[in-house]
Parts: sequence; C-alpha cells; structure tokens
Amino acid sequence: MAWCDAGAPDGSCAPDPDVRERLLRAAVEVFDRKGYAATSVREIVEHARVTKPALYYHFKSKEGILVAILEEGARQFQEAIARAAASKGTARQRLVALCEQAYGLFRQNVPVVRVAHAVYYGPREGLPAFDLTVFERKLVAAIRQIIQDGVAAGELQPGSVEHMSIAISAVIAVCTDQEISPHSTPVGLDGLHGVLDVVFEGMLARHLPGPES
Amino acid sequence: MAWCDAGAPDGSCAPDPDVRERLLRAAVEVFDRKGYAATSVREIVEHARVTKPALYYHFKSKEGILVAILEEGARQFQEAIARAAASKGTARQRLVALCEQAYGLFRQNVPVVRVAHAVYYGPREGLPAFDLTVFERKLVAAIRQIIQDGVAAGELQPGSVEHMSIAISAVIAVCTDQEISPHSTPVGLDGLHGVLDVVFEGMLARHLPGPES
DNA sequence: GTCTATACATCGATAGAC
DNA sequence: GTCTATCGATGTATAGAC
Repeated sequence: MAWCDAGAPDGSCAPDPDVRERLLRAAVEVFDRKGYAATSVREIVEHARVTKPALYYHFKSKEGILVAILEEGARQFQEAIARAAASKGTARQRLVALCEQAYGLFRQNVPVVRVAHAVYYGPREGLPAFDLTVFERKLVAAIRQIIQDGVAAGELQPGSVEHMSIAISAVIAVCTDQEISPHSTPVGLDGLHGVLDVVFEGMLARHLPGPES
Repeated sequence: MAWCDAGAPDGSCAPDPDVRERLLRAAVEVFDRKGYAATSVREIVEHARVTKPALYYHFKSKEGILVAILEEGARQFQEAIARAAASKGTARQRLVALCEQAYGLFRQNVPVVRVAHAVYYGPREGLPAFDLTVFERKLVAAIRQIIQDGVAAGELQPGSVEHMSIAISAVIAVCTDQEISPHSTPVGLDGLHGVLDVVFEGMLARHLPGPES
C-alpha cells in the first residue's frame, strides 16, 4: 500500500534518500501557507507522502525541520552576499549589483523567505534554536563596506555612512516585503533600479540656472 | 475569591465594563509575545483575570478578539495619516511630517504593530476577517498625493512619482521594522531625519567646480 | 454577565514490530 | 529506516447554573 512498494519486488521499502528532501519541500510549503505554529506534523508528512516517525527520524522534532530550512536558506543567502561584495566598479554599480543579487535570490525563493521573515519578526517566545541575525548582519556589513569605499573615493557624500546604509537596506527591504506580501504588487527589477536611482540622485529637483529665473 | 468581590458588599459580581478592555490589553500582550496561533484562550483570560466564557461573550471567538485589536489599530492609524496629509508647507516638509506621524504612532504602539505586522505578512490560510490592506493603501495614497503636489510645484523631480513614493514608504518601513524586530537597534527620530535627508538630496557627492579639478 | 465543569478534536511525540 | 498504533497533554468552544 505504501508508495515505495512499486519499486521493490519483495514488497519491502528500501531506504529512500529522497524522503528527507521531500519532507523539507513539504514543510516549506505548509509553513509558508499556514504558518509554523498552525502547521501540524500530520499535514507535513501527508504532503510529503511519508509517515510521522520518518519525520522524527530525519529531523528530531517539528522545530528541527524548521531549523534545517533556515540553515539552508542562510547558506544560499550568504553565498549571494559574498559574491556581490566581491564585485568591481563604482560604489553605485556595486550597490546596485548587491541589491540585484539579494532581490533576485529572494524572488527565486519566496516561500523560504516568507518563512524566514515570519520567524524573524515573529514571536519572541518559542523561537527556534537558530541565529536569525546572520541575514541582517551580513547584508548590512556588505552595504556599509561598499559605501565606505565610495566615500573614500569621493564618489559618495561623506558624513552619512550610517544613514546611507539604512537607505540602501530600506530599498532591499521594501522590494522584498512587496514580493512576499500577498496583498502588494511586486516592484520588479525595473522598479528596483528606479528606486535606487532616486536614492542615489535624490528627490529634489535640481535648480539649474535657466532663462526662467 | 474573584477579584470583584472586594467592591461588592453582597459578594455578587456587578457587570464589569472593564472586562472587555482588560481582555483586549491581555490579548495584545500575549499575541505579541507568543504569536496568534500559538496563543491559547486560557492564557489570555488568565492574564486578564477573567474566565473563558467572558471572552466568548464579549468577542465571539479567539479570532474575534484579534479582529477587534486590528480594527482599533486601523482607526488610530488612519487618523494619524489624515492629520499628516492635511499639513502645510513644502512637499519635503509635509513628507517629513507624515513620516514622523507614522513612525511616532508605531513607536507608541509597538505591540499592536507587531501583531498587525505578523498578520499582514503572515500565513495566507487562517486569515482573520479583516481587510489588512487599509494600512498600506492609505499610507501610499497620502505619500503619492504629496509627491504629486511637489512635482507640480517644481520642487521634486518629475517623471519618478512612483519610484519616489516607494522610496519614502521604504524609509517608513525600515524604521518600523527595526523598531518591532527584537534583533535590531531602533533608528530613532534623528535617524529617520538623517535617512530622509539622504533620500531627498541623494547619496552621490556633488562635484562642485573646485581648485582640484 | 459571569461562573464551574466538561465535551470533543487534535496536537507532538513515541513504543515496538519488521 | 519505515511502518501501525497509541499515549498523554492541550486546544477551542459550550452547556447550564446563578
């Protein structure tokens, strides 16, 4: 009756290396859709077409599978940040590249990002045994480093490194938030570039010397 | 034995208009701390020093008390937005005032904002019967109106109304997020002003004609 | 309006066979 | 490694007295 009977002539279930992967995918899908606390282990295992003890074997608890999801997400995220931090060009080009990397990665992993977001801004009690601050810290550190380089090169305004860092991370955050919210319309890559242009060049009209003065 | 015995000579419990208010405060506190789904009705009523049927009398369910919290929050939020939208001055002054209003209101109601945030970005299934988009819609509409006025007056750059709107709401969002996150350090009013300065004036250094050219 | 007591479902996690 | 069967705790919500 179990799904694995089909491939086993003797009717036995050979160890399935796929079970862990299916459990992870199913957990992300259900955590994203219903929220971690509202998700029951029964839903996860049914969606993954395995039984309950299989989950408790591969991960030791319901929290264990959440931590595994966050760890994999953090790994990919840090790789993307490191790639972007090593880019070359002007500070503006490098910051745009960093934002593109982060935004692109988020768009390709919306369900995982939603789960991580819910945990990051979620309840202070019942938190998983996982350091959630890596995301924010690595990203802000990379942004600040590029900005400091740009200030040193005379490309960016001096004296506002901290405020500029916050402005750049604000752009990434607003694009991400709109992407993962079920209520908003996505900003898109063009929108990201447009908003970054605003932040780099400012909102105020330049009062060039003209005939109408 | 019940708390109300103290004020009732005959030992009876007079109808207590305070019960509803205590239930609301307690629910906000526990929803914020543990998350809506992970909160049990028992915890709320214990914290409010009432019994379970009292909650089901004043609100009809666990979801009912969440909706009541969100409705009260939306009411205060819309009042603050309307106040700021009616302000006078340059577009920059009015946008700064709007951001101050929103940020100030959030800072004074961090627990409620955290609950609303968790619901807004929370699971798509099991949503309360409440239109969460009012927050975003009213705020963005107010921002866009001020920006359009500023463009018409020649104060702001033409052609990027949408991107400028996103940039301003990004500043509000990043300040709010840092305020409600248990992991970040608050931006503060000075920080808000600094980031807004960056967005209005741009990050790029102005290359004024100088002796070193 | 507020209480005590409880119905009834579902939860996370495990025991023990294979 | 994966199964069936089940434990004990806890969940929301209500019935009925006062």
